[in-house]
Amino acid sequence: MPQLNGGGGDDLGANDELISFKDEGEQEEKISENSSAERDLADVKSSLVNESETNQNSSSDSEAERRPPPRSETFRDKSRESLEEAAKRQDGGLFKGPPYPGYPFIMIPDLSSPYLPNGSLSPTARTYLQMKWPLLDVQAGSLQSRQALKDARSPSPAHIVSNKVPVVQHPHHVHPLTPLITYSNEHFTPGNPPPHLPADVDPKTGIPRPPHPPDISPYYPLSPGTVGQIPHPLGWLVPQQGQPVYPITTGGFRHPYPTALTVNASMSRFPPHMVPPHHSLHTTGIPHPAIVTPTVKQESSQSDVGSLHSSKHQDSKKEEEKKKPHIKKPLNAFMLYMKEMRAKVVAECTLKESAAINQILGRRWHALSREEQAKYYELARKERQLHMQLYPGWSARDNYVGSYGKKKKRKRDKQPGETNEHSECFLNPCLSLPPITDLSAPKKCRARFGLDQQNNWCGPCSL
DNA sequence: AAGCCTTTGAAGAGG
DNA sequence: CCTCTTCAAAGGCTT
Repeated sequence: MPQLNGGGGDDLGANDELISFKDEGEQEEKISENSSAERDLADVKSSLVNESETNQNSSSDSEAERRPPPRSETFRDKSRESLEEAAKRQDGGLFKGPPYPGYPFIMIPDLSSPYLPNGSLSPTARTYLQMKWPLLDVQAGSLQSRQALKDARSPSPAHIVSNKVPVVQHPHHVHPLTPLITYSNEHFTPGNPPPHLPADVDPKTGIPRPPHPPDISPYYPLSPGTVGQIPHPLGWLVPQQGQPVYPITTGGFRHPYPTALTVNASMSRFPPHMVPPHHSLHTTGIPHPAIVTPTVKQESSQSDVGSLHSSKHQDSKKEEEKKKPHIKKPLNAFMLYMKEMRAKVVAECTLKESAAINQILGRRWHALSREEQAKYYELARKERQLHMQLYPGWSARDNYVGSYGKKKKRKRDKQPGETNEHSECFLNPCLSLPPITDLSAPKKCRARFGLDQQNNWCGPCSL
């Protein structure tokens, strides 16, 4: 079943997703920032109209509320729209191109990043976010001065691309891109940059870049010996100005991929010949981070009911569980995107709750151009391939409830017209309503909307 | 403390 | 084949 060879018929997980973008990709190679911003504005306006209509028509239609913005649907719902229709939309005024169109297909991650090198929003993205999150507005003058600062820091036109320079402080002082590299930089010594870094220079951007990364998972915790030998798929994007491109600890890596387990050859689903290399090491000697030790916590919570059980029995059970590592699913494209962008969103907004952050990320995901999404689909595809190679016998069902001792309550079944708690408020993302200062709204609701700098929260919560 | 929330995508299960 | 469900990450919130 596993197609270890990427070959021609490669399963680019979401080919359909890419196909849906077919007609809008090569439309305009060069579009001025102004026109882009105008388009963003039009996009947001269109979104506003649609949302207001949605609210009017069916505030109880949870499914409708769950739908992405209309433009996103234009991209995604290819089953309902023919390509000709899509083309028609392009010609017509209704079609709204991607917020960040015209990017060459060179898999530049984060090219669409609305963030300037100093962490502020680019004008284009500002237009977008300004509408989505009015409270995030920044004075235009401030913007200009920031822009000037940015230009000053970026003497060459390459600064356009160097938008990727991650200045936004990661909450954990980790490079914003390091979420993709699930390692810790705690003990990393930036004194020895990876030797490959200056090896290749992108003729287009002038940014030094290593060759396209091999099928190495960005989630591999690299041992000291391997640091610098394995380029991160996104590593070449990261500026080399003294910053560690590979903030990798000498030992393990940070959560959520704790130290790899010793794989027991007696694992039921892993015949000896299929058992991953020692200590779950990849052929590169890298333990795969997808392996997670089952927590004793869960174990104890399950067995505490039967206090009559002997501690010996519990211990043996624990041992048994320990021997069976939890191999996590490879991350899909969106998960990879979330990992990369979460820190930026968190830094930009005052939101902290992941549910809200994820909503923003979901919208941004839809706003990505097909090239940008393709980058993540490609990464995800490589992740899956590598995962398959490392764990040939692994199946997603191994992680299903009951297979891992993890007990998850089944999701609440929603009634057809049922909406989530405060979903009306939640899903009306500060688009058309002015910020309000009503602190009487439910705590949960407020939390999800977050507070702006004036401690205002927005959202038409009716409760 | 465990589970929920929220997103998208992949994959399994079942009809 | 289609639909539904679960799980990946994340972290504040709820029970």
